[in-house]
Amino acid sequence: MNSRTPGSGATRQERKQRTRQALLDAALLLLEQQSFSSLSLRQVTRAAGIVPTAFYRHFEDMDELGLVLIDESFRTLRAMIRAARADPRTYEHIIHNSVQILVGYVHEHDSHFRFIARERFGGVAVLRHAIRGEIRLFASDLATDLARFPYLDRWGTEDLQLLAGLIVNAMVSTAEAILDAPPQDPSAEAEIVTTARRQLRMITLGVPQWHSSEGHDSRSSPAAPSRPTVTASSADTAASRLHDSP
Amino acid sequence: MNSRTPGSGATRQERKQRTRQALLDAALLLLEQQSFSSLSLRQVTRAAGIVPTAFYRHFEDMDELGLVLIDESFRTLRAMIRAARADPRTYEHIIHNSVQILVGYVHEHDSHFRFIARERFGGVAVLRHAIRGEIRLFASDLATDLARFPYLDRWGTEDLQLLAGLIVNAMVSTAEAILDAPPQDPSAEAEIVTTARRQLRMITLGVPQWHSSEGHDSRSSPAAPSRPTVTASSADTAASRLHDSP
DNA sequence: GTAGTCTGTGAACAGTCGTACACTGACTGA
DNA sequence: TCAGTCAGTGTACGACTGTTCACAGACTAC
Repeated sequence: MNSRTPGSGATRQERKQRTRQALLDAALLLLEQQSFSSLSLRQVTRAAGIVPTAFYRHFEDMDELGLVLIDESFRTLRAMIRAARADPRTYEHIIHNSVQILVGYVHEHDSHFRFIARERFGGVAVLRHAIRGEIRLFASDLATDLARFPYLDRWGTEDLQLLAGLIVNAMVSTAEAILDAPPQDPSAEAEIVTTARRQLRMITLGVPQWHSSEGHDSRSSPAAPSRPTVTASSADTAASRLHDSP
Repeated sequence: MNSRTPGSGATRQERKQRTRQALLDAALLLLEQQSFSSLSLRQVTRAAGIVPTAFYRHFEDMDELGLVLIDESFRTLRAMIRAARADPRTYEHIIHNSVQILVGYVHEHDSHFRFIARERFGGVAVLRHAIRGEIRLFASDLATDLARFPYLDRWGTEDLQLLAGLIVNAMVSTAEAILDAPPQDPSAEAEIVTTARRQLRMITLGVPQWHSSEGHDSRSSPAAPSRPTVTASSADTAASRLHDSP
């Protein structure tokens, strides 16, 4: 059937796939310097080394290319999460390691992160919604992960989502800060990293204090203090579990 | 000297100022649907009802107009902060009220917030940097505000900046979430607001546990647990001060 | 009153844009 | 081998872009 010619140029499908990837790569490269809405079809094809009209052999729209880029970028993010999850030193140094992994990925896949950060609230609605959906999915995954922690395993789904959202927020802000830091200034980045770790620590410090039942209506109970009923020792222990100190 | 004609068309300066503002308003309106980098000078002048070339009578660049828009937008934000600060019910219901004020301002000055959110990581570098600077200034202001709280008044500047950064992050995320929520779905927004309040509560719950000295190098002390030395009761009291329960 | 200032006009320019269309020529499958 | 597929080419089109220049005409200052 397919007389796959292993010679010079490879099969037709492979070559098509190669130019398609060239278009994606060229777009991603250009998007480091500008936003998607100002990126023209002609710019992309020019950078990819093909004629403008050939673009339509691969994508119907620039929008379609954008969606593929989002998918590609989030595949990177998912790989990052998998790496963090696979870390054998979970529970210990978890904050330190997570931030470490984040920073590594942001550097390695700079353009993917930059693209997502830029288009998260960019002008193109379809990209915005796609990204929003992915991040939501992301927080959900983290929430299920969090459920495996002692102490947290007794939390409700809603509260775990809450905490996950908080953590994802901090992580996203950190990634964005790193992307915007002066490129060759290690001290600036170090400060961002330190801040991120401390902020995450600060968040986790609140965890043992949190009780789902009292948080559901924050403006109610004008008389009842409804303080956490957790004891000091248990709170302390639970807090230290999420901390860096082994 | 100036024979200010109070009649029909007002003075020349006033009329110039009026078309200038028309340009700004037109741009802001257009920016609800697209990003700044894709906004053309001709679009703005068309919407403002003047000829393209007249644009240069008011701004040298589109970039200059963008910077003015940022200034205008942050003036709104500063007014919001002043409103929150002026609230006599500080300390009590502070989280609830702050979120309330935020939501009100986001709705009232929708386009300002939308513009800033969109351009915070947009394609135009000069706008990005301007916004980043303003937000930093913002967190600093909040940090000084926080210093007036009991318990927090003994914190160092650095730690206050840290906490302020967390809060600003949460607020920014909340504003962005509101902007992206389905316009006429009150339940979606209510959920965002509730989430924001809970997240802020979660953050403040960590506050009493925080000790500056132990947080400065999160990967150190591999042996010493270095737990918070604060007693359970004091932590509890300090936490409740920042909470909604009066 | 008059000369001068200055906001807004209108035509024109060189570019860039997305896309339609007819085409080439190498690879494909029988 | 040979007809067919199809990635990539080249030309052409109307629309839109930022910016120039000379000009009009209402307001200003003396």
